[in-house]
Amino acid sequence: MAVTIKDVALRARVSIASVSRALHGTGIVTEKTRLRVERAARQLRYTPHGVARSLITRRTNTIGVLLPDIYGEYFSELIRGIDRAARLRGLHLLVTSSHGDATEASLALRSMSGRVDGVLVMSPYVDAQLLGNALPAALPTVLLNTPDDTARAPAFMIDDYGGAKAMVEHLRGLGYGNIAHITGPEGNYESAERLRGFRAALGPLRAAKALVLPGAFTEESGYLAGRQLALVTPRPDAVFAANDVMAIGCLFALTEAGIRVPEDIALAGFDDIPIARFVTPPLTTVRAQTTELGRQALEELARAIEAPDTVSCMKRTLGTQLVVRASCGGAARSARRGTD
Amino acid sequence: MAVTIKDVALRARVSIASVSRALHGTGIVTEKTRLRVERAARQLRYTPHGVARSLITRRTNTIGVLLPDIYGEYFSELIRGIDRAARLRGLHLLVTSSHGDATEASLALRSMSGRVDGVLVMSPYVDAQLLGNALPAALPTVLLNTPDDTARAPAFMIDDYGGAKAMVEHLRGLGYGNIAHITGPEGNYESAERLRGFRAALGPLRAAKALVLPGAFTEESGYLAGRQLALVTPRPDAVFAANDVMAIGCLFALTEAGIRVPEDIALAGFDDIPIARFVTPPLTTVRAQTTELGRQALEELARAIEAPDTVSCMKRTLGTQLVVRASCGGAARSARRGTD
DNA sequence: AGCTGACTGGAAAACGTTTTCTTCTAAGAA
DNA sequence: TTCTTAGAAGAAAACGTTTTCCAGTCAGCT
Repeated sequence: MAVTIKDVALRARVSIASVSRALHGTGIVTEKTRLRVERAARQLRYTPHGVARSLITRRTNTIGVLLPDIYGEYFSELIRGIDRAARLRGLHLLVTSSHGDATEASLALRSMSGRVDGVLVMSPYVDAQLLGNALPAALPTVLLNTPDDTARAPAFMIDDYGGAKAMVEHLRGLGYGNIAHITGPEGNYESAERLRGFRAALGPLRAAKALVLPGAFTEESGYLAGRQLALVTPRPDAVFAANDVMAIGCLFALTEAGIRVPEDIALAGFDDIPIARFVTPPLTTVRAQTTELGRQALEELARAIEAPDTVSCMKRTLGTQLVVRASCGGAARSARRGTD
Repeated sequence: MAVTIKDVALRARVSIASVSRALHGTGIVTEKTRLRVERAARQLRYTPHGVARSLITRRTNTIGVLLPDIYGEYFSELIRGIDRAARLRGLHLLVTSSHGDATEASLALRSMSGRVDGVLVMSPYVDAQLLGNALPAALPTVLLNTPDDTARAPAFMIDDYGGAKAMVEHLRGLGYGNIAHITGPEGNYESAERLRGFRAALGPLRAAKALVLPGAFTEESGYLAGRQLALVTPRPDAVFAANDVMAIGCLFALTEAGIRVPEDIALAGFDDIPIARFVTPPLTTVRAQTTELGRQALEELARAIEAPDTVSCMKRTLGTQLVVRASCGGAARSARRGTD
C-alpha cells in the first residue's frame, strides 16, 4: 500500500491539512512544523498521489496528443518540439498514435477525456466535425495540419501548398520542363495540399499532362515510384516527392537503375528531415518547421488552458523555406554541404 | 462546467449508483433503466471523469515512459512498438523524454508518481540505484537497456555487445584488417557495450591500435568523424559506426572526400533503421529489434501490473541479426536491395 | 492583568467516481 | 390476503488530496 498524506500527518503528529500546507509551500506554517513534516515525508518516501490531487484541483497538468502515426523522423521532430515546450511548462504528455480511421481517433479522444487539460490533435484524415462530438465541449483543443479550417479551435499548419508551389517554381526556374510528382497517401490532407501546390506552379495545362505517382510517405513507396519512373519514356527531367523519405527511396531506385541525380534527373523533397543533407547528392527540399510547429501549438494550447473563457479560433500557417542543395543541379550543382 | 454522473442521474431520474451500473455494464439493472440512463448520457454527451474513476479504482490505465531523448528513427521505432502494444491492452502512454541527467530523470519519475500504474524506463545514463529512491517502492517497473543488470526489476536489452562483435567478426571475415569505430555519446550504456563488442572481436592487440572516433549518435557527428577519417593515414579499410545515422553521416563525408564505399573503405552501422537499405550503397548493419523491444517490455510491464505480488527480476536480451548489404563489399558487393 | 488581534493548525467539505450495504418493491406461494 | 424472498435501486462510504472556515494560542498593547 502506498504511503499517503495521512501517514505523514500521523508520523509528524500534525493534521493532514498542515502536511499539505507545509509540503506545497502554500499557506502559513511554522518553521518547526514545516521541518517536522518534511522530515516525516522524507522518511516515509511520500510522493503525493497525482490523481487525487488532480481531482480536487481540477488540473491534471497533462495534455493529450493525438497523432496519426509515429513514423520516421518527421514525427520525432514534431514530438520533440511538443515535448520540450511541455517540459518547460511542467506539463505531461499523454501520447496516442496510429489511429487509422475516424472511429479510432474518436475513441482515443474519448478515453482521454477527464485525464487531460487539453488536447493537441494532428489528424490529417479527421475533420473538426468529428472532433466536436468526440470531445467534451469545453476541452481546450489545438489542431495541427487539419483539413478543416472552419474548426472552432486554434489551428497550426505547415504551408504545404505554398512550399510545394515554391519548390516547383524553383525547378521550373532552373529550366526543368517535365516535372513528375510522388504524392503522399490518399486522403491525407498534407499530401493533397502539396499536390495542389505542385499543380498550381505548373499551371493547368502542364498539370494535366504531368506524371503523378502515388506514394505513402514511406521510403518503400518512394522506392517503388522511383522504379516506375526509371521505366517511363520520355523520362521526366525532374521529380518532386511529397516528402523527404520518399525522395530518398526514389533516389535509391534511380541510382540503382543507373540514372544520375541531378545530371539525368533532378530530385526534390519536402520536410528537410535531418538526414536530407547527408545523402548523396544532398537533397534539395522544403524546410518545414516541424519542431517549431509542435512548440507553437503547445504554447497556444497552454494559453488556452490558462484562460478558458477566451475562445480563440486563430489559424496560423507556418511558412516554409526553400533549401537548395545539390540534388536539383542548377545553382547548387557542386556537392556542397547545405548548412544554409 | 463538465457534465458529471450526477447530471445524468438527475436527467434519467435514477441514482448515480444506477447510472454507474448501467453504463459500466456491471451490476444488475433493468433493461428499462439501462435504456433511460443511456439515452440521458447520450443527450448530455457524458464522458466519465477519468481522474475520479482512477482514484476509486486505483487504476489509471496509464503507463509512464521515460526516454532519454526522442531523436531520429530509432526512437520512432521504439515508441511504435510500445504504443501498439499499449493500445492493444487499452493502456495510455505518459511519455517524457529528453532528460539530460540523473536529476532530471528522477524529477520526471517523481512527477509521474500517482498518475501511472507502472513505468517503462529507458535510461542509458541512470542506474537502478537512482531509480530505487525516485520511485515509490511498489510501482511496477521495467527497464530498457539499462546499465545496471543487478536491478530488482525486469529488464529488456538489445544485445549491443553481441551484435557489435558479430559485425566486426564479419568484417574481419571479409578480410578487413584495419577497422575503425565511431562511438556513441560518452557515458551511454549502449554506446559502451557496442565499443566493448568491437574491441572483443578485434582482440586486445588490435583493439589497442584501432582508431576509435568519438560520436554522438547523430548524423552530424558521423559526418565529422567521416571527415577525420578521410584525412587519416594509413586509412582504415573499414569503419564500424555505433549506429546507422552516424554511418550515413560518415558515408556522406567519405563520398564528399572522393573515397568510395565499399571499394576504398567498408562501412557498417547498427540498428537497421528503415532508411538504411535505401542509401547508396545500402548499409550493412546489425538489426536491432527495436519495435519488438518496446512491445515485449510493455507486455512484461502489463503482466507485472496485473500480478503485483509476483516480483520478477527477469533479464531478457534480444538477439540481433547481421544484415549484409553492399556497403561492406564482400559477398554482397553488387548493389542489390536488401530485402532480407 | 486583561483584552485584542494576528497567526497557526485542525476539522470538514469538496472533487466525481465505484461499490458495498441497505431498503424497497413486487411477485409468487401458502 | 398475507408472508417470504429475490431482484432492483438508492444511500452512503471510500479513494487522497486541497482548501475553506473556524477555533485556539500567544504576544503585545493598554
